[in-house]
Amino acid sequence: MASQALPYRPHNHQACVSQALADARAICRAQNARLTPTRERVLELIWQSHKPLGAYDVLAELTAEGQSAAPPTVYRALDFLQQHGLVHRIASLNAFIGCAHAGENHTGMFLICRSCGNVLELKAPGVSGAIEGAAKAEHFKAEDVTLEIAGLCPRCQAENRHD
Amino acid sequence: MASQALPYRPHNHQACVSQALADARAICRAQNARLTPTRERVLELIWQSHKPLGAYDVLAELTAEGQSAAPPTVYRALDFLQQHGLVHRIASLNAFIGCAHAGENHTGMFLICRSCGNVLELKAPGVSGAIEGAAKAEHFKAEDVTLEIAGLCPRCQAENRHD
DNA sequence: GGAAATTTGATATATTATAACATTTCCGGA
DNA sequence: TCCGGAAATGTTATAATATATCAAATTTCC
Repeated sequence: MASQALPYRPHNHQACVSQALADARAICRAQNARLTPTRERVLELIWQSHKPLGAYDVLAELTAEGQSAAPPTVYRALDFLQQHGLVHRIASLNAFIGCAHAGENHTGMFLICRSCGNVLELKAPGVSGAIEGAAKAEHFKAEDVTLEIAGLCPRCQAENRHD
Repeated sequence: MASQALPYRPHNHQACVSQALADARAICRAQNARLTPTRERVLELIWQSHKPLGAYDVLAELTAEGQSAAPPTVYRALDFLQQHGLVHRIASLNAFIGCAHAGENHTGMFLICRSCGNVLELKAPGVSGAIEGAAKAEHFKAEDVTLEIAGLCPRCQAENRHD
């Protein structure tokens, strides 16, 4: 049997978080970017699960922790994290998720389960190639690709099967 | 030279609109759906150009015409049109555009020019196939694909070249 | 140590979308 | 034809997402 992707099975999620934070620190150091406490905390909150988090969810967590925070606080941190390839925005959900391939040059492809809400980010070079080819055929210069697939993850398919 | 796609060159746009409306009437008749005056008018407004239109832009046009309209008026009409495959929502822009392949079973792929704002909808079966393959490899049941490419259309590339 | 650049704080407001409930219109069957 | 239910529309209010603006603090670097 093929191994299931991380979001779809129990795993030591704290390890995901630690890895993401370590990667973020390394990437910011390499890029001479300042991963300030708020930015780092927002990244950590985003990584609390494999489900995308809304900006106002992040805001609520920050204020619950006693930080004085307003919407711009969160959006600024998210902008920074996006610009450095540490989080992605899921346009179809108006929400944000930690980048699973930070530092690697890639076009994100997101599999979004409409039942459990988990999101898997794939690299899928074949898909990227096909997209670039199609754009090129129209003489279109592609700069940014939004590719989001909504559906059912393996786990939720299995559960629904014996309802 | 390859012929340019419609949105990128001058054309008799009224023909686009007429065709879209005629198609819509036929499709609704076939599906026993009611293309009411407001719904038809919203579709026509959406088709005024090949640039996506925001819901509140549509609303403004309706009120300018003297129609008593509120946000739900527009969103309901747009929901109806989406459900019958007559318009698409562009998630990355929070805006709506007329479907260029109404009635045909397809996964939309949108080329969005960040300079002129025009959008070209492609069918790109190769891309769809690659996406389905990638999803299948993860045992993911794909139901809805959002594929939006931002970049520069042929015309805007040419214009910017001799700035 | 101090000027410039970056980051943060704080308030206000813009933009996009939906909830809830009353009213009207449409359409098929008695 | 008219009536009853379904579908569509009107209306008001509000939720959810995102940005503008300007002041204050912090960091960087010479």
